[in-house]
Amino acid sequence: MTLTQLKAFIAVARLGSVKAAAESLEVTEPAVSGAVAALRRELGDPLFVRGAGGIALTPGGRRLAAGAAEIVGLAEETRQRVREAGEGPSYLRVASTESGAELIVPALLEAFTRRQPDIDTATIAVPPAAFSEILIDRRADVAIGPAAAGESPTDPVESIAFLRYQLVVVAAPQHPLGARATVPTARLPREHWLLGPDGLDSGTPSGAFLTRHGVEDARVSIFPSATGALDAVAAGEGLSVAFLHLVRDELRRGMLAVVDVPGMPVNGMFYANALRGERRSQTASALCRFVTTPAATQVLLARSSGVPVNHFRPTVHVTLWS
Amino acid sequence: MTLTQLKAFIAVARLGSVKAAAESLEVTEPAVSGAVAALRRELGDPLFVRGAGGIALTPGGRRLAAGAAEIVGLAEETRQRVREAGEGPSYLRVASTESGAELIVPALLEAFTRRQPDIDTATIAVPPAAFSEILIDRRADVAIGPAAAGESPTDPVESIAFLRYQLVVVAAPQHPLGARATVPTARLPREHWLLGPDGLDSGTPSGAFLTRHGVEDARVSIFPSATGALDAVAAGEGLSVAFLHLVRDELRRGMLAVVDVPGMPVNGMFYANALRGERRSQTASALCRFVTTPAATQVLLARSSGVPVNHFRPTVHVTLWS
DNA sequence: CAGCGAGTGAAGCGAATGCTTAAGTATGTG
DNA sequence: CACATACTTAAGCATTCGCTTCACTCGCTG
Repeated sequence: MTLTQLKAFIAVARLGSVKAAAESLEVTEPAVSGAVAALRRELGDPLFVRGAGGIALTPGGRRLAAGAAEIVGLAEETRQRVREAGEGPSYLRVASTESGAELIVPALLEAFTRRQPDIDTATIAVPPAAFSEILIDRRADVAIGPAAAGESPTDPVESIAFLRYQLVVVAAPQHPLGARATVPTARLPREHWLLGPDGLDSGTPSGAFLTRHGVEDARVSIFPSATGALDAVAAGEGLSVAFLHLVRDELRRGMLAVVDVPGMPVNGMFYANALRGERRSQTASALCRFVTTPAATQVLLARSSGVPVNHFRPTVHVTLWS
Repeated sequence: MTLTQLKAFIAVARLGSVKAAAESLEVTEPAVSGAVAALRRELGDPLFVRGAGGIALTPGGRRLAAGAAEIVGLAEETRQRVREAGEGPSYLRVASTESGAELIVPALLEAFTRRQPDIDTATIAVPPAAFSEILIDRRADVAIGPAAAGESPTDPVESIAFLRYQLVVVAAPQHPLGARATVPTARLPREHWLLGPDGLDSGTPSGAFLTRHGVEDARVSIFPSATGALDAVAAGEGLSVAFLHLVRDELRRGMLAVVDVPGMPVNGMFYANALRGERRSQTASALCRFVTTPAATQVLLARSSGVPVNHFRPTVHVTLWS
């Protein structure tokens, strides 16, 4: 499987014929045909069959077309980006959990880039279990969320604590549990839980809490964003788990109420995870220094609001491979 | 630039030495050294320099490491997925806008997969301008949002209308504009707008509205989700643009109010875009048939709620290359 | 300074890749 | 059926890839 072979296949899938693909690539038809034949051999799939009015991709062919377009595009983009390194602004990639990327990272990076305007940023969302891997592979410079470093000082990853949080169970005030004095933990698995995309990941604070109490998948609804889940909680549809400082506003306005559960609130820490010493990039070091400053803490304790258009970078969700 | 070269570079970046990389790849050191040298030549960047305690990546090297890990992982995953095609459930990739992926697609796919449990789905977010390209490249089977097909019947893409929407400007009831009889359009560019990630993309209904009225970037705050933006609007921080049927609940509960603007509400249509005829996949056809059924309409008109854990697939944000 | 570990360079080789031209083999159309 | 079109196969060739072994250059350490 070579990039040239993939390019040939993309052209065929796109243009619907070997002839047209050969023309667009400025080679002869056998060159294209051969490249596709090699892929067919390697993958053990016919990839496409000739039919009336062009070709029809097999299921395998469709998957390959999607993957190939991605791979070739990424290769091209990477080439470009490496060539452009050095010129222009430096680059900082921040990994976080789904909820971190939604609730914490935008405000943090907004404040950071306001002080360091020559830094370009990107956010990627991954499960916390992948923090170490993604840092070691240099797919991100810093990972914001639970600690990823082990005890040993030889661990290539270092975790810097920068924000204490309190985790609480919330419900609408009119919810049956919203008013009760104390809710026995045995009752939790029977409730309906409304969570953001990573709500059940046991690496996240909320996921750890829910698995600890034996809440099953069937009792959970997943929303496209943590904010959306809290909206539904406010509408009385169920319970959720939230960071206390991020729902202060809703509590004050009476849209949400804290449910009193034994053992709650759970105290925890957010960490900035990065490689150690030499291996840490300049921009990563700058962010690691920034997160512990009072300015950063202040921004993070305030409810995260919108960021200016030019500072906004969409979150990229990264697939992980073993 | 070959996949083998990238693998060699990844190993070096990851393990911190050529020797260790060579061992882990089970080849000799010169093999690794040569592969890296080839990349260095091609990209014109030293990629890494030897320093105390291992190597230090250059900025270019860091970008390459990130891209390479992505590329190699994707290649591996694609190989796997093609081989597995045919076995297991068939696969449906739905593209949509950022806001479509948040507000419409989850409910739609939830209802769809409930009827067709043997279909596995994925959602990807792209600007509407890329719908055609992404369908033609087979990176998605169906694109939900504005129409992507041109007039000509030879256009490979076909657009199927399935839901009428009304676009309205919303504010908090206590907002200065929340109560006013009619707001002159000349005033709109001076307001503060709170939008979701794709709020300013002129291909989306809301973006088109805002550019038409000359709202500038500086007056816009971007939130990580459309829901988050509406929450901030409800808190009185500014105005937003919303689909009427999706904010019915908030209007009824008095958390939002429709701002009366000349020319509003704007009527529009959601479309399911897919390739024509032979080139459309089985699963795409099934979804295209489903969207126009009353069952689908009913689901879409209701406020989108959470989906069961096993039906949830995180949105993938796709980068586009020319 | 000898010696060691780590990395690079050079020479060489087999096996691919990637391309060509030329000669098939389907698959339809008049 | 003749014929054109689209695609595949086969044969051949230059190039590159990917690897090895051997020799060399660093930088460090005792």
